[in-house]
This record gives sequence, C-alpha cells and structure tokens, in this order.
Amino acid sequence: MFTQAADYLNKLSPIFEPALLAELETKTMIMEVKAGDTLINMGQTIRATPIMLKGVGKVSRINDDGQELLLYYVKEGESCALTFTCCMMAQSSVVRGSAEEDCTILAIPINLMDSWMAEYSSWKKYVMTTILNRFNEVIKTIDEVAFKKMDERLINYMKEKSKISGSSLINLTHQQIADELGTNRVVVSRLLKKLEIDKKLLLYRNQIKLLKDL
Amino acid sequence: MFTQAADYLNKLSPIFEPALLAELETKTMIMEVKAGDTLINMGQTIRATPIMLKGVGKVSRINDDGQELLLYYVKEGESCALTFTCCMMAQSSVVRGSAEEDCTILAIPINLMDSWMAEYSSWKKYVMTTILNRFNEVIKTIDEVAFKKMDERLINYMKEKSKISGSSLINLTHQQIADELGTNRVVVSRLLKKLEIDKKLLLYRNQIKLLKDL
DNA sequence: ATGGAAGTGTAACAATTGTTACCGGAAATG
DNA sequence: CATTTCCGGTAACAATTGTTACACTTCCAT
Repeated sequence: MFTQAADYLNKLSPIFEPALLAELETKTMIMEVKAGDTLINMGQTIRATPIMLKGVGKVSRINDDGQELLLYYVKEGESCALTFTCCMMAQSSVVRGSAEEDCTILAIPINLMDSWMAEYSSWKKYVMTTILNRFNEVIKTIDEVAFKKMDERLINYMKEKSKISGSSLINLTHQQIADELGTNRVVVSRLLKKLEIDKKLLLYRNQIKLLKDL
Repeated sequence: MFTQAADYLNKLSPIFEPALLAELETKTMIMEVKAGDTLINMGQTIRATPIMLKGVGKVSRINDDGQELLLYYVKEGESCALTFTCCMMAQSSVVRGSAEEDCTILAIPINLMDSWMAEYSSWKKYVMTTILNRFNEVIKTIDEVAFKKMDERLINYMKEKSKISGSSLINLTHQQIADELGTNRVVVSRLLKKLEIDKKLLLYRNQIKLLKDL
C-alpha cells in the first residue's frame, strides 16, 4: 500500500520540485474511486483539490432541465482548473465531476494549495498550466457546440473517447452518447447508422467499432 | 494627466493592498484605446496584462470560417483571465480582445505579474477571482449555445448589452448582432420582428429600443 | 423457459435554423 | 439632386435537429 503510494508520487516527480514532493507525500491523501462515482456535483463546495494519479475523470455541465454536456476529461497527472479556483475562492462548483474509469486520486487539502502558490514555483506553474489547458478545452467545446453540426461533434466525441480508452471499441449505448452530447438518442442512432453505411464504423449492441477511415 | 492616472488607480484601492498600489503607480503604463480597436487577435502572443480602468472590452472567439462568437465583456476594474494564463505561460491567445467602447487600460508587464503572485495576496486573490468569474461566464456561454434556442439567446444578448451600456437603446445593426451570436442576419431580423409584434421591443434603423416586458 | 427491461432501427412529422434572393426605404456621397 | 451603399423585411426553400411512436431483438431475472 505504501509502496503503491510512492509509485504514484513518482509519476509527479518530473512536474514538481523535491521539497513539494516531500510535502505531497506527508500531507496529502490517496483516494480510490469507482467508475461512475460522482466526485462533486453542481452546487457542492469542494473540500480538497484532486490530482488524478490513475484513471480518467470526467467534467460535465448539467443544465436546468437535467441535460448533460461533456466539458473535458481529466487524465493522469492532470487536475481540474475549476477545482483550483473554486477551492481558493471557497465557491461552489458549477460543474459535475465523475469517474470515467476506476480512479486513484491525490487529495490536497485546500489550505495547502494556497500557500504553495507562493512557495513553490513548480506548483504555481502547474496550476497555471492546468487553468490554461482547461480554458482551451472549454473553448474548444464552445467551438463544437456553436459552430459544428451534430455529425461532426459525434465523430470528434468518438475519436476522443477512443483516444482516452486506447481502443477502437467504444462501449456505450446510443443513449449515453446522446446524453454526453446534450442531444437525443434518435439523432445519435440516425447519424451512427449513416456512418456505418459510409463504412466509417460498425454497430453492435452496447458497442461501436471505429474503422480506420473515420 | 498625472492626476487622471492617480484617479484611475484610486479605483483599484479597495482591491489591492497599499504596497501593490504603489508598484502599480510606478511600474505600469496607462493606455488609451478607441472603440472598435483590436487589443489582441487570435494567435498573437500578448506582452502585457490589461486591467480595464474605464470603458468596456469584449472577448470573442472566431472559428476557422471567420464566424464570431461573443464570450464575455471586460468591465471596469476587471481583467481577462485568458491573458493572465497566456501571459504566465507565454502562450498565444485563442481569442480576440477588442474595445467595445473607448477604453483606458492599465498595462502590467508580464514579469511583474509572476512575482506579484507570490508577493501580494491581494493580487493572487484578484487573479483567482478573475479566473473563476471568467470560467463561470464561459460556461454560461456554453449553456446558452448548447441548450438554448436562438430567440432566448438573442434576448439574453440584448439584455446584457443594455446592462453594459446602461440604456434600453441598442445601437447595432441586425448583422452585427448576428455576428456576435454566430448566426445569420435573416434569422436575427426574423426573431426581432416577432419580438416587436409581441411588444417586447421597438425596431428602428441601426437601433433597437427594449421595452419593459422583454 | 418466459416475461420484462433495455437497446436499436426507422418512419413520420414538427420545429428550428440556415440560405438565397429580391424589394424598398434610409443614409451617405458626390 | 442623383447615385450608390447600407439596412431591414420577407418569401421560399433546404438542412438539421428534436419528438413521438412503434417494431424488433437481445439480455437478464425469476
């Protein structure tokens, strides 16, 4: 168990300076989260900032009618910009964070984050890089939603999903895909069928196989 | 001219600690920008971080086809989160910043920003607050674009515009509105006409008068 | 095995938005 | 004053997306 923790922290050693790593080792907590679990819901106030050590997290926005929209994934070594800022400002979350796969997460108490900003330049850089990357991703999402049509959004979504999982097989129902894109199951089925006819992919129950020329 | 500069800085005194204000006074520059001028374009790297002292700025995203979409306004005392992060990471901008009205801007050299983060807690707080607010606004934009229909977006847009200018008169052509919403002039004309029939507003050439029950 | 739930395919239709085209009036320009 | 440009109204149509409904299959649980 302890060696595992050390292993995880080793992954962060290229990012953070030694003194900070030492603090991470003693002052933070490692948490295990199961796939599908919710880390934080909209409106909740967060108590600690997470760094993803293993697995993939998902950050999404849910509108008043309960409709969902995927914002971005949090991969290994990454964190969530919104948590940083929410933490530091003690604000409640405007998004939902959940575990896309089983996750191992490093939980950093709020008070540390704040002092580390002044103390460790590697931490400051990490925070700023995270914020910048997330801004870029959210703006990319805006591009998709504002300017792209559903067929292209669907394709990009599946490609991203495939990249995350490292497989050309996507294990999702049409309903789940529709939810993440903020649209309707029938629309997704329709577009997927068209893509299958165009030999871009193969459809199975609960599964989609992406072909090379997608 | 010097008294003016001092006046402007006085506006910031509730936000920043005295020592930081002193640094602001000696180490920054005040710039005047005309309405419509571009402050930064997509792809450009920024050289200084702006704080808006007077006037209103506009931050928008432009897609590959040249279509525009308004992200948010920068009002007095505010700054742009994207500039902070871009500055600190020396990244090029992914958005366009321009002057909505004539603006007076405080330009802060990049190198200062970075050290201030460690030095002044009021600065750190200002930066974090700005980032948080902008995230919220961008996510609000996502909500609009992803979940709302054009009529509601149009109404929200005009209300925001009216709030910014402090007037129920909006001096814009349908084309300009369409551009900022990322849609088509005919669509805007159509929806505006419907709103006029519903007695929500009055239409004139280059001008829209919002009525109370909009 | 069998009944029910879940997932998919599809049709039919509505609603929204985008596109093109053309007209007429208002403003600007000389 | 004449000409041109800009702005808005509107029709007609296309394309996209949303909605409802229903059939059929697969899977699961009792």
